[in-house]
Amino acid sequence: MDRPDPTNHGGARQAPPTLAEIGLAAYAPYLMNRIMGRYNADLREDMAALGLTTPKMRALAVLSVTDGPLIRDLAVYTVTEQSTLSRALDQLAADGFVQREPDPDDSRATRLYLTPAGRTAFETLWPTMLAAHDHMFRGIDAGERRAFVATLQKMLKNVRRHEI
Amino acid sequence: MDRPDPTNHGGARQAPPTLAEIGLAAYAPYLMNRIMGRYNADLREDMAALGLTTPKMRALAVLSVTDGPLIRDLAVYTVTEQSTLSRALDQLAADGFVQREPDPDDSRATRLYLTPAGRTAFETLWPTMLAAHDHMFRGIDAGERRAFVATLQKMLKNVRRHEI
DNA sequence: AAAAACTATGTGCAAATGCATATTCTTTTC
DNA sequence: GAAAAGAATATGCATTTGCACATAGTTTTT
Repeated sequence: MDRPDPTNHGGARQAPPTLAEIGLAAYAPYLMNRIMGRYNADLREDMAALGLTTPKMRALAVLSVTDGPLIRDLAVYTVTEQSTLSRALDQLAADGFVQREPDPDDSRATRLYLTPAGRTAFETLWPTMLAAHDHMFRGIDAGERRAFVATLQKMLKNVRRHEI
Repeated sequence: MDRPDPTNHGGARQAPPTLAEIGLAAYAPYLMNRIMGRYNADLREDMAALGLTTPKMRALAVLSVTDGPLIRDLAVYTVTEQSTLSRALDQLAADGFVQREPDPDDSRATRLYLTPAGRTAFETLWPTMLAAHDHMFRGIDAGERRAFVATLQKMLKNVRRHEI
């Protein structure tokens, strides 16, 4: 049947919908915030045990799969203010989890590397991250998961300003 | 063909996957963080113009569609620490955007109501929120949007601890 | 090749945040 | 029905955050 699609606001409809018309429970940003809130809460205790904040944890995660990024790029990947990341990196370096290396071609720039201790810290946390991930996808079959991730990838392409 | 599904970790596979095996760009929490980071950045300027922080904006949004919730429930909806929300509400009340009313049946509890000024503030912000929403879904057709939101709803049901 | 514009990172400072706990009330237990 | 346990909200305090700007270096312009 032709039920109105609450996520399509670009059609022939005249007035834009209100949040009440869409409904909080059908508004994707609301749902994504709620879900990510739980994901973060699931990690909190283990992060605290390692002395990690969210930006520090994200930096370790990205560095575990990306070698030697610039701080600016790491800020994009981790969705962290550059100034906040700068201080998070101070702490991670003090903890011996990361190492800052001056970029050989641009003396303003700094590249970042995980130390073995940093990799160990991330590997300590990873099972918890994976468990939180699996928890959110419980009961959702492989096809639906794949479609969901594919949509997320399109969405990131839509919104990102950087080519990374 | 039978390509391994990087989002399914519950099958016959022995070792749990690493983040490198899944790939950052296929790890849903990473994608969701990146996308929500842009959504929030899109709202930032308009929020600042109204003197709103993220918790204050979320409180207005939820109150615009939910009448008289308890503070504790509003904290769940807005994914905000109760203490943070308490102070956000102080500010919203000082701005004349919300009103705290003692619950008639439980004198510990407080119910919250949007004032007309608060509704106006939210309605000022809403077009920006809707534009950011539409931006992330650009080029994604109605069916895919519906499927995506349906998956999000299942995920929220999976992770939420409260019946709201 | 000097000036201007831009880029990468760090820092001062006020504000926001989160944890632990206080306070006040309600519900359960014995 | 008194005591204990639990719940709703607020607050003290240390930490984190974000904005604005400083600093140092690079690229573009003329």
